[in-house]
Amino acid sequence: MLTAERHFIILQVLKEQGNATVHELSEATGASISTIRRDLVQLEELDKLKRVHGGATQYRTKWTEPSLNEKSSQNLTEKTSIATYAASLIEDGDCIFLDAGTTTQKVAEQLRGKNLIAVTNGYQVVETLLANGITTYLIGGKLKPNTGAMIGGKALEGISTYRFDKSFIGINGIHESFGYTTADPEEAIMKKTAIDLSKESYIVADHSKIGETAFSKVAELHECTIITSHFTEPNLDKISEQTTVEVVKL
Amino acid sequence: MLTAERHFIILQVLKEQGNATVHELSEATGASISTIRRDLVQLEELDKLKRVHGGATQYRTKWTEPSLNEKSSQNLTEKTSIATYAASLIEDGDCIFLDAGTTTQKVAEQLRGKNLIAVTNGYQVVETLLANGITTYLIGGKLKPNTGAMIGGKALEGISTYRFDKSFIGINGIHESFGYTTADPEEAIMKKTAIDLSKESYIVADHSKIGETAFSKVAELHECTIITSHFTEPNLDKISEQTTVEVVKL
DNA sequence: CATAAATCAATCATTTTTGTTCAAATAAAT
DNA sequence: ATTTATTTGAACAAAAATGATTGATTTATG
Repeated sequence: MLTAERHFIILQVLKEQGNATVHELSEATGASISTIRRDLVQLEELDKLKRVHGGATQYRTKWTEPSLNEKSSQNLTEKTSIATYAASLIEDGDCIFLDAGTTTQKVAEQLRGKNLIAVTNGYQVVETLLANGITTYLIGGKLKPNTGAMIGGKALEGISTYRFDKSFIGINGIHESFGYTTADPEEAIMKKTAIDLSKESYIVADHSKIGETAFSKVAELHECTIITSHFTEPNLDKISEQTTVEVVKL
Repeated sequence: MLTAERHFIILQVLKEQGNATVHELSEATGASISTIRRDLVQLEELDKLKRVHGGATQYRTKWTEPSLNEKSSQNLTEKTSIATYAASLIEDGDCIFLDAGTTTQKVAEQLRGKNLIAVTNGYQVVETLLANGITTYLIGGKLKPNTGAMIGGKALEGISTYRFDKSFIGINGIHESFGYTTADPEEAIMKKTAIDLSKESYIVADHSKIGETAFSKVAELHECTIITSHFTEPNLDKISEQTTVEVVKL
């Protein structure tokens, strides 16, 4: 195992959980406690993390901070599974839109080596895309501080100059009669626009979003294909009558 | 097996997985460890990869890990001084443009609590701006992978919809007869446009840039005010005949 | 506050990787 | 065919990284 690889894993774990014990990291990397400790010292030198008694935590900016929901590894594997399936849909030469959000960021992680053009309005997604060597376009506009998403008139104007083969949209609620909904009206408009500009649109959402509703309507169910997991959700039947639902295994 | 062929395979593997051990590469190419090692040395000379203990990694980690560069940089205090002075020029309610780059990022760090609107084409600068609670607009466009700067037609279009009170531009060369120059022609156009859109433009550059020239012309000396340090630079006299030069103390 | 448990920094022996040298193998030139 | 470069693989000592151990330090618990 390469040192750089270990460092990457450590930072990855930290990004996902927010903090980690030396033992956890030792197990995750297969390296000894001593080595992990040395790694943590090095990474702290580089301001990549903060060392605490027993392990390390990440310096978190507002939107990096994982919610309680995201911290559970159950949820994490679910998102990864969904993202892996979503990425498998992308073909060579595709021009795709990746919405801002943690699930779509997971999709970006799965794109390494693929030949495609990605457009995103999510500031965090950019980092992942570039790190994986993807040709990346960012939509301009006003930045929403807490989520790092581009919103507002400029952003709408910006996205309208593109056309997409496929778009991958994150969402807060999927409801049989209210359709797709999200919290912020400005973000809702962006999502809706992206869907309209795409040949095919996919909603990537973990099972907790099914049956929920949020403040702002984005689109009707039939406008997108849903990629999710857990088909035991009671409401999924009525939803799958209205649109295609791809259920991935965990 | 041809040498060029091996090099291609090595870079291919690196592109796919981001890093590789010497053993992996030996296996992938069929060549011996010694040969791989020699290959890696050569490829590193050409800036095609970064050699690490045990193997090699991609070279694009450069801007993903700015903390590494900044820490090792001797010009750190110089840049901070320059940035502090630059930030002091900004008044309440100003609308400013911050170029992509490490020095301008330092400027962003000095803006905490100020009441202003910031526009930037630098992806890394965004994080700093948001962390300091600044209303931030990002210009859209294609992302240049190694610097994280927005370039291209879309970016030009994007920046042209703004007007700035002050702009702060990073630069590679300041020369008495060649003016301001930078490496990438696309970035040069962006900088020039920003300058044209601003009431006042400031070049923020440490002393190492004075007397240097790079590939692409950005603007004439008189178009901007220079903020730098070390007025002992021999070429500074002739430069200061043509434009205002603010020399900050360290 | 005192004790026990856990974690830490420092050190050392071991393993792995590296740079270098040298001879064999291969390619190019006469 | 013979000589001359160039490349390759192997050998080996020096350097770096690793894992285990120890005593000191910190944190938790009664």
